[in-house]
Amino acid sequence: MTTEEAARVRAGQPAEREVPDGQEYDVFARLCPSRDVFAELADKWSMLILMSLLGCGPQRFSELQRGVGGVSRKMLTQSLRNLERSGLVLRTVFPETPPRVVYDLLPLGRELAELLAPVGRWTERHAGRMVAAREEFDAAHAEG
Amino acid sequence: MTTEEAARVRAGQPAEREVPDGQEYDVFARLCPSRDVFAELADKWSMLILMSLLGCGPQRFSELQRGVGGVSRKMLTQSLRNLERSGLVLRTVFPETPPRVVYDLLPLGRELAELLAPVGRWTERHAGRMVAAREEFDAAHAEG
DNA sequence: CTGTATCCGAAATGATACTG
DNA sequence: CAGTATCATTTCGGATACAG
Repeated sequence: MTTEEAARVRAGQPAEREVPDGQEYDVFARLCPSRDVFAELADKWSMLILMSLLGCGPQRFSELQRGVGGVSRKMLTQSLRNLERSGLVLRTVFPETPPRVVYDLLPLGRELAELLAPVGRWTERHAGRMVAAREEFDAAHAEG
Repeated sequence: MTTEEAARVRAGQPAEREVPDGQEYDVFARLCPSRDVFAELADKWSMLILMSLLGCGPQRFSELQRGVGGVSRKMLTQSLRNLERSGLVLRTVFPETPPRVVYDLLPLGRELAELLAPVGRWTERHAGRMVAAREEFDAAHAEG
């Protein structure tokens, strides 16, 4: 496959992704519904929220805000609403005073979070190298 | 861990993430360098580009533009520059006329792409359910 | 073909004040 | 506590024209 595709690339032919028969969704297709979903999930705050819920368990609104450093109430609310709307996160309101609202992963969200967590850990492990690469790149492109 | 953390949450204590000793980077920390890196990668176009390069092999600029549906030249250029700058993607210019520029994954980028690919496939598999969940949510919140 | 430069409207985001 | 509403600002991103 890789070799075959590479050959196709070399030949100047379009690099078509083979879509398994019967698979209706393709994140690479601009008009595919899965693209909308993907665009929502491929977001800094959404990903951090899902990862935080996976790593720390159910959390209140304010706990999430402390856990996800730098997120504003507005963005936290917005992102949580999207995740709730798409069926990834459960929002539970305890009718106390003051009110307590707890967010938790639904099975669907947990599945996704378990795929995202490695991405976060990978980023932490290799951030040093990437920052260094940036500095090299910037230095090399400073004079020219 | 999950249980322990959950207990802490219930007790109203801060849901602190345990950071392994010696790990200097934390994507949840607003000021951590890894957060900048993560924010760059947790992006629709960056993720799709990496996934396309992994799935289809080395590709020219125009091939990538066709492969990643809906991306404009501007965003494609910008995202590729970022990925190149961070050491994830290699840009090779063949001095022909017209010029040919081929992008490929560097080892670092390939590692990441291999973590992202499952996220893309997961999204495609579950997009239907998420779209349905959205419709339910919207319907339930329409009347008020 | 592979970009760069510029403009401009749209969308994202932060800050702030207010509410149940 | 957990939001909502509003405004100001920034950033995103598409369109277009141009260039090597």
